[in-house]
Amino acid sequence: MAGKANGRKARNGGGEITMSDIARHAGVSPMTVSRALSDPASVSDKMRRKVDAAVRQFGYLPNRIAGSLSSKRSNVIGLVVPSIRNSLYAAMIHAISDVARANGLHLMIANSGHRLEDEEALVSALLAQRVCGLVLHNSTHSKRLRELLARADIPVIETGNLPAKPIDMAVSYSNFDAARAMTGHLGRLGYKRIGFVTLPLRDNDRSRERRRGYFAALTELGLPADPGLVLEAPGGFAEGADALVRLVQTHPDIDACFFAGDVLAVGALFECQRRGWAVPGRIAIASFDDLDLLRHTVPTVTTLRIPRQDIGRRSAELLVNRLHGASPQKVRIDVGFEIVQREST
Amino acid sequence: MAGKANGRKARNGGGEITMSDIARHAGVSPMTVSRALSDPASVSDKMRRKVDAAVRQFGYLPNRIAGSLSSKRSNVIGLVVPSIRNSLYAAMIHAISDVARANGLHLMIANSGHRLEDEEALVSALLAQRVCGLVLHNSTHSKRLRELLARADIPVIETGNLPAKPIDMAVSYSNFDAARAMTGHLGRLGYKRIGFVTLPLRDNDRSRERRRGYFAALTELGLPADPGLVLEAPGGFAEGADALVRLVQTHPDIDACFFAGDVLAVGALFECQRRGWAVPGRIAIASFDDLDLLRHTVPTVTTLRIPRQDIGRRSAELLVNRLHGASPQKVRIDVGFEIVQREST
DNA sequence: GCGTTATGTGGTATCGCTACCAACCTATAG
DNA sequence: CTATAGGTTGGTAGCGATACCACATAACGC
Repeated sequence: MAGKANGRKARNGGGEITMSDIARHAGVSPMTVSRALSDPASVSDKMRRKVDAAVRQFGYLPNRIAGSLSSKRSNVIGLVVPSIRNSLYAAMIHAISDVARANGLHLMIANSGHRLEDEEALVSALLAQRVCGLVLHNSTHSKRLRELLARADIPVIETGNLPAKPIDMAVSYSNFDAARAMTGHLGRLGYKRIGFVTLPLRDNDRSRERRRGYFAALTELGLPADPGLVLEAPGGFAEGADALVRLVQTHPDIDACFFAGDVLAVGALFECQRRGWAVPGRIAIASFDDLDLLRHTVPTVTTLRIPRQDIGRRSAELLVNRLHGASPQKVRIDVGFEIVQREST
Repeated sequence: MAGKANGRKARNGGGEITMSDIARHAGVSPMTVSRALSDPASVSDKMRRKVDAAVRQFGYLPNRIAGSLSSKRSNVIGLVVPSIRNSLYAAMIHAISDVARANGLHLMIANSGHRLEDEEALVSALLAQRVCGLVLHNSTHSKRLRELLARADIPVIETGNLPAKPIDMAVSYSNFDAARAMTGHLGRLGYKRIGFVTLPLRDNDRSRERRRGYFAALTELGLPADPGLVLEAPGGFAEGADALVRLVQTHPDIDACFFAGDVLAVGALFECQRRGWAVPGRIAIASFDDLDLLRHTVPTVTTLRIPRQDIGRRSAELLVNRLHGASPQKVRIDVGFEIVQREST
């Protein structure tokens, strides 16, 4: 690592190769170099060849920071997810990443760790980086955050839920409808005492919507809503196992359990295997989100398929359209969900 | 979304709020605003209060693109992983993200999709964005890529393997040693016919190192190296199941199988459950990488624990140190690994 | 009292690129 | 042969911040 740039001294002397350098060596003006690189069709073949040769010779990489400042377009989109680690978000990020890359955009990813107060700070930081679009998973936002976004005047997509009043655009599914549909499905399969294990409810509209959907379905099924059948658990295999055991012990007549998180459901399933409880003979298990894993366990697990990749892809496509000049109209796309009936229910 | 910035016209008129605007309204010079924001201790209380008030009043967010151009520091680190979707990388990214955030750095993540030729393009793009540091998972690089990185003169960390000749710094473990240790472990447990299922070998030094480790251990154990006992499979539950079945059918005397990818191992385990093959009675199963899942399956699965989070954390810390001025010396950190003996072997 | 060091503040000159306008060249029509 | 249009090219003036220097003021020693 030679010649570290350490201050103004090095700026003029050993500074980076600039467009002017390339221009000088190619015998053209800097503007021609700029055009040859960003819109090759706008310069003549002769010029383009000269520029390309010089670019290759010096291994020139244009400075996009300068380009962004000048053009007021950063070509970076920001992403705030509750947890990079969760494979559900990973599937969405992957899809966004693919579409972004195909359109010459870069991704800046930030992790809110499910903390609402951090989201605001992260969005501020991304806006300071002048991202040209933003994807937020959360859809409960502080007032200040909404103001920030309004002032920033960039396209924003919410993906975690279908908010009643989206900030700008939303691509998601209804957590309420999904949980209601699955609970209803269990009821129609004949289960009478259906437990529900929810992920933490604090600062999490998705969790709350799912619980609301569960209760709505019970009412529709004409089943009593027993608060004792509802447990809150942080995500995790052990927590799912633990929740199931507690429900079975406190409510021996429980015949089905709906887990609002896939990992919880799998943890519970393994616990049943360990204890020799037949699934679905002793208790049926249903899950939320179609982890690949659920298709391979023994028994396979009934679940809700949420098209996470579609959410990512369509979000990115909407952003790209806007950046290409589409008129800024509120869009609210419901990607829907699907009940996948398998052996566990 | 009112007043979209559309070209030079809007630049002067309805343009963004700048430091000069804040300075004017606070009755100080732009430089004082700059200092009040980036190094509050360097200005007097009186000035800082005036600046803070104006900043709050206008909801001013400094333009970091301009800041980066001027200071030649982008405060963005680039990350190239084979797959965002894979939870192993996710754990590493998460750790990097945490350390980065604590140090005011942002993350730009790119997905190489295990394609070597894409890695070069992605690194170029990140360098054009003038990232101030780079983390690469892959450690087989094209000649042109190495040249690019040398010219860029920024800290680079490789995390996928411990290369003999790192570009700059490496934080990883030895895939060879790990695979060798696990194979040796199986041998010492008394298994005689040990199969090996590898992930794709093409363009993947990690996979090749693991296979090398497997063969080395067989030699040390005095067991014959039967190429028929080695299968290559793309990652996936079904692929793991399939590989196991094929090995058992072609080599009925096989008594253990080592999977170089965790998902493969779990797929195989489920297949055994389905077919009623006792694990480890009929066949023992060992895995690579300590997915949380492996601690909860029935039976639990013997595996190699690779400290993915540590890799991320230490990589980020090394980058941060360098950016804070640490001398650029080659560092090669071996985070090691650990054999986790469980019920499946 | 005056020189000397701290400390805080402002002015100026970039950073490397792109938008815009003006100038130029080559065709084609009249 | 001149006028007009179309297509390329170059010059200039920023984009919004920071580094560096210069300067003013306050604090200190002898």
